[in-house]
Amino acid sequence: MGVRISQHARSVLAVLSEKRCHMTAEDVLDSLQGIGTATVYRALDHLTELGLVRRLALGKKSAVYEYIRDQHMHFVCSRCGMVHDMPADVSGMVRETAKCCGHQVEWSEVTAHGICRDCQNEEAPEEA
Amino acid sequence: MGVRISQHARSVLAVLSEKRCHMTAEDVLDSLQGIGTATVYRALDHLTELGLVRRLALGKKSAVYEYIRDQHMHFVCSRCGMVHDMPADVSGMVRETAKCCGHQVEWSEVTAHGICRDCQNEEAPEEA
DNA sequence: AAAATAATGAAAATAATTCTCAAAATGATA
DNA sequence: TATCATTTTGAGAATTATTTTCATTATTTT
Repeated sequence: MGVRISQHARSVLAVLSEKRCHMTAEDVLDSLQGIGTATVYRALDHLTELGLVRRLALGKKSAVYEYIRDQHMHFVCSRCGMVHDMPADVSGMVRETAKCCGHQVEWSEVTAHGICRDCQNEEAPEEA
Repeated sequence: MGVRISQHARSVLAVLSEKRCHMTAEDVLDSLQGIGTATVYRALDHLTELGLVRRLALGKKSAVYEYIRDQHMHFVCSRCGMVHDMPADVSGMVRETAKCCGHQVEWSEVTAHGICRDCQNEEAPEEA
């Protein structure tokens, strides 16, 4: 049988997959013409349930979604708000820790907050 | 001079500190009588800025706050929604990874999602 | 005590997300 | 293909969490 994914949901998936970045529902909506708000939210929900997309809680007002590719952590700049990916995989370590507590991990997310490289450079433009 | 913390903000801090758990603004509101909604939000903001409290993004609709104590990660059950603390400190590792990317970490959070111990036990009540 | 400053609460305003429901699209059946 | 059933859609209403406004009250300073 397999799972059915509607045309619009496929478009949403395509956008997330192509842009290779973190997008809010609104970002997706802006990238697709002629598709309703509710449909985008429904598609994102559906894709998340299917495990094709991940809904991240990065501490922003709105949720952000990303196409599931490799494992990485996120860095959110407290100054400019940019989100950067950082290559590193702690999922094994997290899974182990959880196992010790008796919990079974499906997926995990690591988010670091601080000042990103660009903002640091702006702070100290050039030294004397 | 020092920093000024209002009476109400101190009450909010006390609740978070005493309950030793993750609370939404509404939870805090319910724990304190005769204090307005806006005041609680303002207190939580203020305490967060002062670094006494942390605003966590656990993927729930509302933000949750916790009194900053030791370093630990969070486990959010996808079934019952309970949040469990797990002792483990990956902050050094996260800081190093970020440094390699040029970013400066202020704090980091690790959240695991899956089925918690209690829900697993409910699934398999007792074996034959 | 008078003046200046900061904190408060009630209610309105915002913003993100979800819900409702009738219409359109799709798929299955005869 | 015509018919019936199921799913998906979008417009807008409804919800929910959070923020803002603003007049009042409390606190500190002078």
